Amino acid sequence: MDLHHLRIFVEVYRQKSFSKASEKLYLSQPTVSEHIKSLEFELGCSLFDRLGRSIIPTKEAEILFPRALSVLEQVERLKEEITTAQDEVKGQLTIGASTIPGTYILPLIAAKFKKKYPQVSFEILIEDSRKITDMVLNHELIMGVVGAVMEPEKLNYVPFIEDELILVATDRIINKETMPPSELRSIPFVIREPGSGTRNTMERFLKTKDLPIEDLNIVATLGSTDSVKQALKASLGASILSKYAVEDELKSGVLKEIKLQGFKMKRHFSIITHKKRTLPNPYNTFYEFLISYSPESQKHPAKD
Amino acid sequence: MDLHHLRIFVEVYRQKSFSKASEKLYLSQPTVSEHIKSLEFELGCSLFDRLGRSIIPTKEAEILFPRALSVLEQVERLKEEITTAQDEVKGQLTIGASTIPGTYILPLIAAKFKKKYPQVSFEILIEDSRKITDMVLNHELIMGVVGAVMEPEKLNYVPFIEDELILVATDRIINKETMPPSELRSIPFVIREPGSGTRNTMERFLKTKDLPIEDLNIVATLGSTDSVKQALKASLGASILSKYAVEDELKSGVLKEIKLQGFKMKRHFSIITHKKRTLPNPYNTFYEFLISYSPESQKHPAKD
DNA sequence: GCATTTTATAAATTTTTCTTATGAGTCTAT
DNA sequence: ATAGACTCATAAGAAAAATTTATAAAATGC
Repeated sequence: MDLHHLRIFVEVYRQKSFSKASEKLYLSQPTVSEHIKSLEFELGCSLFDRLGRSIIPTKEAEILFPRALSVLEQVERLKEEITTAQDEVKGQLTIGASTIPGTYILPLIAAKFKKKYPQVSFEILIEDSRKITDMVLNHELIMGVVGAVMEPEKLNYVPFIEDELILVATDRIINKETMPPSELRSIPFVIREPGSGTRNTMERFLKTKDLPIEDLNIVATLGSTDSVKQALKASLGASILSKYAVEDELKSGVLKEIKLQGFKMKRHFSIITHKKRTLPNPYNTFYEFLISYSPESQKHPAKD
Repeated sequence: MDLHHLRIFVEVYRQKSFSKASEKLYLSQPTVSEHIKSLEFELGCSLFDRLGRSIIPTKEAEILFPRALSVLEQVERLKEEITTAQDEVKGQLTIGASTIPGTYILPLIAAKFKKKYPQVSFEILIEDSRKITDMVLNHELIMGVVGAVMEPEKLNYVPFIEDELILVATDRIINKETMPPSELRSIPFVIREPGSGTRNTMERFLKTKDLPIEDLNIVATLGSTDSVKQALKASLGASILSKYAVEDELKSGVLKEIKLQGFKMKRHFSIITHKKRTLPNPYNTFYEFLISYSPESQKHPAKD
């Protein structure tokens, strides 16, 4: 039994005529006869008594009619629901992010997005870049924001906003406005654990200035940006951190930025998605929203 | 979109694999691919992300799955319901009957039938044979019991129980146990209206004895068996009536049967149905039940 | 009875479905 | 890294079905 059979049956029942039904359905009359016949065969009963010039539905047809209608309606509704679901922006969005974007950047953007689409709710999962990348690879996450490109073959990387790593410390550790990169060797350092995007980026940049991490005077390796900041405030040492992470501390003067002469450590965060996955519409919409914060559009930010 | 598509979709969703689904469905894998593709085209979205070795259902597939299941279940239920409806004996049975069977015979049989199938309810419509026959012809009635064969081309006639028309009167009208048919001319008669089965049958029988109705001494023509009986009891005249109609009066002695020498007016009632109509199951069951009261089975009546 | 209407049947055609064969991409294990 | 196994996609041919045209059969209405 197919929906086609039911559609034809319903029309014949309504018209009380094979030939009139065939016109309505833009089919020939024998086609209608044939389909009713096969329905009757499948159900093991006749559906219409052929009186010659007219037909009368049997008891079974009376039972079938409302049910057939209901099935057909349900299928129509189903199609509609899937179509509209494709345009809706609602439901839970789980975004994975490494520390800096997850702590200092995404919450603000998510709040703006939610103002525009109140039916969404956010979960921002903060893990280091490696973990977030793996989760997107394993489909445990649909979207992530990370600071390092790790799987360009399997994941889409779209540049997100730009970040800059800066040298910060209290006056007690470094009492200068500016210094040459080579002097970094003599300064006590508090740094993040390996695997952290900040640590990776920092290492990469320092290597370009011939400053392998082993040459530094590491006084502590800590597991979070916040703990590093606490250590800095306690004048345990200096560190190289995202400007976003120390925005408040620089404003209040607790920490100071020491400019490194001729040395900018800029990076950008990337939005990552699996190349093979289709984004559910809410994610897709949020994706577009995020891209409007990407480097190019920084100069002409989207108005909302 | 067809049920077939949904069936295939459901299996792919369950197996999370095109090839496993194809095995389950006894189809080749390309067929499954093709059907999913056409579903995706029709819905305007992809349903599975092909990762290479595995697939992941998209958001739309998550929405579609429970709905598709529900549609398929509904169709299965529908088939079952129609199948079981074909075996059920319940609902209202409307039987048309002429006066004698409708008044004196069917109520008893209907009561027995209802004892066996408590879910049925009866409506016995009493009209004269002509009217009942017409109603079956026009499909206003599905089944009738009448005393005259009027449309053997279009209706099925199945012999029902046998009746005998007998001459009855009070002692004051005829004070004999028996008489020759020829003496009927001298007796005052109360008779039924034309169109009545009793009247038709009576006329037909009398004609065989060369006694046209015009030769009788008609003192009254009445519209119902009961009114004729009342007239007889008031000794207005004699009448020829069904033995079933005067059963009680003969027993109590209010009326007496006068045997007509060498003259039996036997007839049988017939169950009529339209040749082109399929009987709904309750009618069909009742039909069989009635036939067990037909002349042949009279000697070996069904036990119940 | 004859013209008209309606469904059934038959044969041919078109469309759809399905299969086999093959290719391309992915994962696993060596 | 690469071979082998696995999975889905594509293409072409075969099979099945749906559909049409033409025609027959049955019934109604005049």
